[in-house]
Amino acid sequence: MPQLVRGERARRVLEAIILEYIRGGVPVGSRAIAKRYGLSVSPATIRNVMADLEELGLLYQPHTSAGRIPTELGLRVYIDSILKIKQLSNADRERIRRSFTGGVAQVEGLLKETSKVLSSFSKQAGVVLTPRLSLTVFKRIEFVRLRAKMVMTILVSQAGIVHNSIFEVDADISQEELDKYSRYLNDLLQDLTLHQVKARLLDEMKKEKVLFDRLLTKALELSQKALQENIEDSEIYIEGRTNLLDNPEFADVEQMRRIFNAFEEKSKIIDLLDKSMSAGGVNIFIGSESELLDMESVSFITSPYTSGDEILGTLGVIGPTRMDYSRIIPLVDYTAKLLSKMLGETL
Amino acid sequence: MPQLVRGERARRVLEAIILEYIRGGVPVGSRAIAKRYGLSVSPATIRNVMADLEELGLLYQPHTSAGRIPTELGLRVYIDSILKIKQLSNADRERIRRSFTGGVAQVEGLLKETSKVLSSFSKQAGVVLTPRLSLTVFKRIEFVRLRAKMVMTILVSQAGIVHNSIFEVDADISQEELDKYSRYLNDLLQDLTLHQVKARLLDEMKKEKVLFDRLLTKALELSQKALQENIEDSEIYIEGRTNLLDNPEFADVEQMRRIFNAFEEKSKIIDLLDKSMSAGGVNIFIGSESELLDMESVSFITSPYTSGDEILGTLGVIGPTRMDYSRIIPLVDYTAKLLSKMLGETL
DNA sequence: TTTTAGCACTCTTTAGAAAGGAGTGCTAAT
DNA sequence: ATTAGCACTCCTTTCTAAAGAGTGCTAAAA
Repeated sequence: MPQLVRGERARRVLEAIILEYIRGGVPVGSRAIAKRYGLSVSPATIRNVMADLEELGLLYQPHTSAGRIPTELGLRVYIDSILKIKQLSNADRERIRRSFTGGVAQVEGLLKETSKVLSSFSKQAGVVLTPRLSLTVFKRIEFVRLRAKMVMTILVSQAGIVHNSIFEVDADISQEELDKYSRYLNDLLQDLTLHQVKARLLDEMKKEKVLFDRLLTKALELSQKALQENIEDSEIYIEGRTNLLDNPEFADVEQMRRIFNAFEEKSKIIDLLDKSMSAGGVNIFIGSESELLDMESVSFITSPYTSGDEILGTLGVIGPTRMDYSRIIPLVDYTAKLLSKMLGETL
Repeated sequence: MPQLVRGERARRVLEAIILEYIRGGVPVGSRAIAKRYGLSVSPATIRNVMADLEELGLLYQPHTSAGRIPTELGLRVYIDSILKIKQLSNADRERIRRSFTGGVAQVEGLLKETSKVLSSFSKQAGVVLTPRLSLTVFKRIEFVRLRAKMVMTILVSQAGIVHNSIFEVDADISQEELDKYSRYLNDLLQDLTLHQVKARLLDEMKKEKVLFDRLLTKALELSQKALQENIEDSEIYIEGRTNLLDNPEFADVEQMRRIFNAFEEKSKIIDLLDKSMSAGGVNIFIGSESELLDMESVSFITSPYTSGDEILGTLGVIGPTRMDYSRIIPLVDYTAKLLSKMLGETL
């Protein structure tokens, strides 16, 4: 929509209002714009421009004698066709890199830390969607006999993600026998994605030689069970929730409750992050665009992260619609790349 | 302190005030007590008793013309020597039991679900402290070669708790060799607590035969590393945070922010739960008793849970000091026992 | 034709005053 | 020892008035 806002001046005014609004969080008036931004026109002129912008649906006036605040559409236009996204400075990158303490020796811990980094640099809430197991590459399976008839299955993926589940089985199985199962399966399933693994197991079970081999049947059954369990599910790590409390627009308790409820339910946020996983690069959802009903005034800035070639999950920042996009977009972008690198190399 | 409150009537009045305060959350006056509780005395008499109780430090008057609210000491006396804790009814137990969906096949998931159950039945926040690894009994160790020089260690405890960590090693080690390590270690360490495992490894490394066996040395080193990592740490699962928002005393944003900050930091809450782990049975921390500074007006009701003979962790409810102790104490007690049973039997 | 100064007008925010209410403490009578 | 009665205190609510911010419009200036 490059032509939606005609005229250089209109664009400058829109930008000025948004910047000012992001800074202060209160409706901004014509005087402030005329004074603080070098437009060298009078407030009256600004007011005329503002009236035009309001007619276009880009600005909104809480009441007759108030200044303007940008609408969601206004922010969208600003982000799409006015804001030019700068790269993060080297100093900033360095600081982000260093804020990973590096002592983390688990994928889970690394993701949690990433979420913390996002929140502390954005001063908003950071969020990381954990990899969906089904997308990861199979590395290893182990069975452990916990006690009579209770067996634990442990799945390890290429990227170092571990998943375990516990089952009751009909008849007791010795640890020695379980070890045989896992040796057989580890050979069979090498280098497949878990998605493919699932299919492979089904195929395998149909084969004749398997039908007559109790051992193999048992092994396949067990691993099937393990895979049925939530390999399609993801978790999210949300850090820095309380940062949101510092935003004046959430001072009112009712607003707050809604947001924190969404944080507790998680499923809606997971869906949103999930959706933005396939679309590459940085995604921005402004207010009601996220379709998390009753969550207008909240924006998401997200980006997928990868390990090697596979897209694993999404990370991002959750904040008020009036957050500092120009700072946070590059932050999210860089953090996603950094995490991808760490997952690919270090782990 | 059974004699602190002399006289049956004084005790009855204290109880009435506390019950009324728990219900309404506002200071309670003499009239309300005289009317609603069958004390068959006039408000004036009640007022005299109230004045006495205030002198004892059990009640407190926000301002001259307000009713009384109980002090922390008042609540303490009530809980210790007035409240008689009823068992949960069979119907309630049944409902709690049934609210575990049962589909959970992981310890982690079970604990999280327990936290949810606690929160939903108490209408406050539920919390579960995860087992400290060092207290659990060793069951199995596995090594997985993720890629050149990167090795993952997986520890499994008797109760079904899994812990993994990833290391870089000096020289590449083949999976076959790693398997040898784990076979050796699994034999060596059977049935020790991880605490003992640590000591055992040190002992073992000093033995002569080990010194000259590169394989064993390597194995011991690796497992050492795995054990150094946070086996003393715990996590907590807090669910139902937003329930706290419904309590009128937290309506003010500043209060709220403090509590949610504590939820984010976690360390203080972990310390508190940790402390109450050793003391058996239900523990109650009223307001500043918890020594979580700046958290007056918040109470904790906790109880340890076990698996077999070992105490694993603590669970509990976090709510305002004026929560319904008579309902929540038995709830926490029963839930702890139920979880212990599930951890001992089902898993 | 575009820009600007001027001004009346609208609506919100803040402060203060007044009224109402809840609950007490005390005194004197039961 | 208990209770009715009453003056008193302090909070809460409501109302009004004043102040302030910012607009839209008109008419003059560029």
